[in-house]
Amino acid sequence: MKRRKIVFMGTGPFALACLKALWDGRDAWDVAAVYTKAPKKAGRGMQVRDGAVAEFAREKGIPLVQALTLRTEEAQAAFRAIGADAAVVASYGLILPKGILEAPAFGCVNVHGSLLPAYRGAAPVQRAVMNGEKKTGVTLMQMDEGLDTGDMLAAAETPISDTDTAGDVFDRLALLGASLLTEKLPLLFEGALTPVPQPQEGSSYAAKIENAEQCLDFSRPAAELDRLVRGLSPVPGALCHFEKDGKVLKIRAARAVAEEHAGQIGQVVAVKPRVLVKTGAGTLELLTVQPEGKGQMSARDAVNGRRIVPGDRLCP
RNA sequence: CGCGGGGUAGAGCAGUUGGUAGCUCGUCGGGCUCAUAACCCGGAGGUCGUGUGGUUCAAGUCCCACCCCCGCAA
Repeated sequence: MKRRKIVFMGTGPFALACLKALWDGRDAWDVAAVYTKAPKKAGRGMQVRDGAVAEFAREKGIPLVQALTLRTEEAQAAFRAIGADAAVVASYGLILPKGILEAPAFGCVNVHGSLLPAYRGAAPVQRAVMNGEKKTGVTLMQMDEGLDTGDMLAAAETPISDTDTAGDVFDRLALLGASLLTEKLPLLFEGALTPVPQPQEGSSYAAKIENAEQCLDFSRPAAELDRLVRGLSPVPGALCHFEKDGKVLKIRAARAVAEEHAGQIGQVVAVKPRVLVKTGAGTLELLTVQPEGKGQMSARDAVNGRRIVPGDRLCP
């Protein structure tokens, strides 16, 4: 059988796992090029910094394309010139226009971090954890012009435990997605995969995380806040503010405890032996926090340094 | 040259107008207790980021240079 040419398109850490898997399986196919989103000036000091995918491609000597958009005719011509048999797309961050989608004989295959048709969109893993889903997974999908609406080629599941963070689930999905990809790709090339249209029923949309969603509203039940903290971990992280000085306190890890304490909502009702905050229903135990301008520390350390004092009120 | 916070004991912090380096926790030893993550007593542990830098009788503290960490914004 002819050796197939694959173009990989991806940007985030989820993408890196897939790219690595493709690279490790390069005996079976040719990784002809890597597309990743062009880096912008960002971060402290506004430096231009390459992403992990770009770094990997450079290290392995794979031709690298860092485009800002694929809408232009030149970009699409350049893509066609590679003569790829298929494109593999994972958290790329750019919209693929029709001219790209239709260029490869086997189309563009997306690795998506949810069990479609649920959680289409930008933040499927975080949303699943925030909503308290018991399981999620990855879906291999034949891309079309819609937002994660293409026909499904394969899927794999993983359970979500009630202590999993989005990061934990993410790591698992990356591995799952990578192995699903390398397992099913040969079948795709043989024409042995049957595309299944996504059912209408059960579809949902996982919008990207808005800034305001990072704020913990302590009038909500502790269990919900627990899920929010886990869903936002490790990035961007949940946060609240000290009422006394307005300083930010990031809550990196916390858990709901089924106790009720006297006090006001959002108030630190105890710091010893555990750091407890009263919520609308139940109590939230702070485990790991990060005061403004400081690194992560245990809630215990924050108390020792008097960064958290009993009676402090926390607000969104 | 985007804005800002910070590097002091194993950890988290304080250190006022320069004058013998402190607090909470941990740790080690002892005590109290049926018991304890509780309480009491005692001990160990610090070249105060780097510069055989500058000012000074005297620098953690003031000045200069450099290194590193972090928050925001993107």
